[in-house]
This record gives sequence, structure tokens and C-alpha cells, in this order.
Amino acid sequence: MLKTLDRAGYHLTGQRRAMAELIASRSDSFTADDLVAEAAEARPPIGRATVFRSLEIFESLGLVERVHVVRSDHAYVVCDPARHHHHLVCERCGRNTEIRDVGIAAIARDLADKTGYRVNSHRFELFGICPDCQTTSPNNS
Amino acid sequence: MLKTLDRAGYHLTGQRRAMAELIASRSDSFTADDLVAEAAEARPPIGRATVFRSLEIFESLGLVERVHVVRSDHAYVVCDPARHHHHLVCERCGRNTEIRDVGIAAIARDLADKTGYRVNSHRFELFGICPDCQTTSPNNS
DNA sequence: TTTACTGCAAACATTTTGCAGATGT
DNA sequence: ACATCTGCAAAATGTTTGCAGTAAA
Repeated sequence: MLKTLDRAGYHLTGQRRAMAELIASRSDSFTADDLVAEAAEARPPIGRATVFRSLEIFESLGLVERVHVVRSDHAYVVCDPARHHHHLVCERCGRNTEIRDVGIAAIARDLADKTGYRVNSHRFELFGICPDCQTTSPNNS
Repeated sequence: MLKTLDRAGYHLTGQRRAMAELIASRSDSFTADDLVAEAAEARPPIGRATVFRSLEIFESLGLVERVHVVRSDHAYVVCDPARHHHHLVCERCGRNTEIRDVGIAAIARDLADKTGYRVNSHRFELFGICPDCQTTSPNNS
């Protein structure tokens, strides 16, 4: 992650290292605000503005991605920037599973043919309940 | 559209009728703010708060849907509430083409098997350039 | 040493809310 | 008549920006 930042010409500041650590240690999705809260505790502490600025950079490098979580927009998830992929997010705990391409690209190509659109990108996100949450507390609609 | 509102027990006020008309006349995607501007001109004029409240209702009834347009979140598109579908949005003009299910459901089912998640919903959105915009002004990155 | 980065606090944009009065049923 | 709906303006969110100081290269 740091390597990606460095390679892109960004300074490796203490804050960005701390950000990378905070983000990397997350297996679930998180909001900018979650991060702001944690970041204030980090060493060195990271200000709100910097969190947003970093997220922007991280996103532009494909290290994190914004997903459209039900009932609360703008969550982020960690990504492997190298591969095209999609996300499967647990609606209960926020856990995120990265999905390799599974034939969506072919469907997109097919739709391009049928509609005449030139399809530049697509977004495929799945929401559900992860295995762990299915066993724990099966209550909750 | 009005019928759907009525059947759901909502009052058919002048504002809601006007909203329905504004929305129905759109073949492209629009932001809440677009609508606020138009709504102020409508008769009867519709206030900001009412636009948001109406959009919320319309969305809950499946009459419109929020899509995650690149470079500007929170656009809305008109929907057929009866059918499961996806959206293909033109990045240039905002035009929206509704896509019937094209095998995504099967993929989702397959992923549920592989990951152990109970998949409740998915979101599949495509972005590109519509046929018209491809011929008109082919400049613009 | 030079330019990028950071924090702060203020500015912004967007959406929500309380309340008194208007309106649909 | 009664509950719902509306507008307004204020408040709550969420994100961005200007600027003076700080730190990386």
C-alpha cells in the first residue's frame, strides 16, 4: 500500500502511514466518519481534512473503493487495485468479500451490443448476510 | 404512478401530482437539486423539503431509484417498480436505459453458494456513452 | 531548500427536521 | 373534522477549502 503511494509520487508522511495501517487492518466496510474518529486517536493523530484528502488519494489509486451500502451511503472498502473485482458486503457486520470477475464483463459486452451504448464501466455490488452473522444472532429482519 | 401513490395510502396532493409529472417526463437521470429547481417553477410550486420528502416516498415505492453516477453521487432515475432491473446510464447526457435481468441473478446465486453469504440484494449499474452522444460531439474525454 | 502535506476552522453542499398553517379525504 | 401534507427557515450531516505552519524529498 505504501509502495503504491510512493510509486505514485506521494510523500510518505506519518499520517499517511497511519492511515494505511488503519485501513489495512479493516476487513469490513467503514465510513469516512469512522475513520475520522479512529484517526484522531492514531499516532500521529490525523485531522479530519487529512482523512478526506487521503481517502481521495487512496481511492484514486484503487486502494479503497466507495460502495453504495444500503441505508447509509458512502462506505469504503479495501481493494486490491490490480484486479477488476466486485464487492460482497455483509449488511449486518459490514464485512467485505472481494469477488473476482465472474462473467459480468461478458454480460456488459453483450448489453453494449444490444443497446448501442459504448459501455465504459460497470458497478456490481452484492449485499447480504455473511456466514458468521448467519449463525450469530439470527434475529434482526 | 399516481395510482401507485394512491394505492399506498398517500394523499394525492397537487404537489405530488406535479412531482410525478416532472419525474415521468424525464428520460434521463437527474439530481434532487435539478428537481428542486424545476419544482419551484411548477404549479403549484413545490418547496425543497417537499421535493426530498416526495423523492423518499417515490423511492420507497420503487418508482425512482438512486444510482451511483460516476463523479457525482446521488442521481435518480425513473423505474418500473414491477420488474427487477438494472440501469445503463449515459455519462454524457444522463440518459437512462432500463435493463431487464440478463443472468445476473444466476451469478448472484452462484456467488452465494461459493461464499456462504445469504445474498439479499445486488446492484448492477453500467455507465457509458449512449448511441446519440457517440455521434454528436465525439470530443470530450 | 523546495514543494508537498497538515491542522484548523470556516465555508459549502446536501438532506433532514420542527412547527404552524393549508389541504386532501 | 382529522390526519396528512406543505413551506419555511433552522439544524444536522458530510465534505471541501484557504491559509499559515510543518515535514518529506
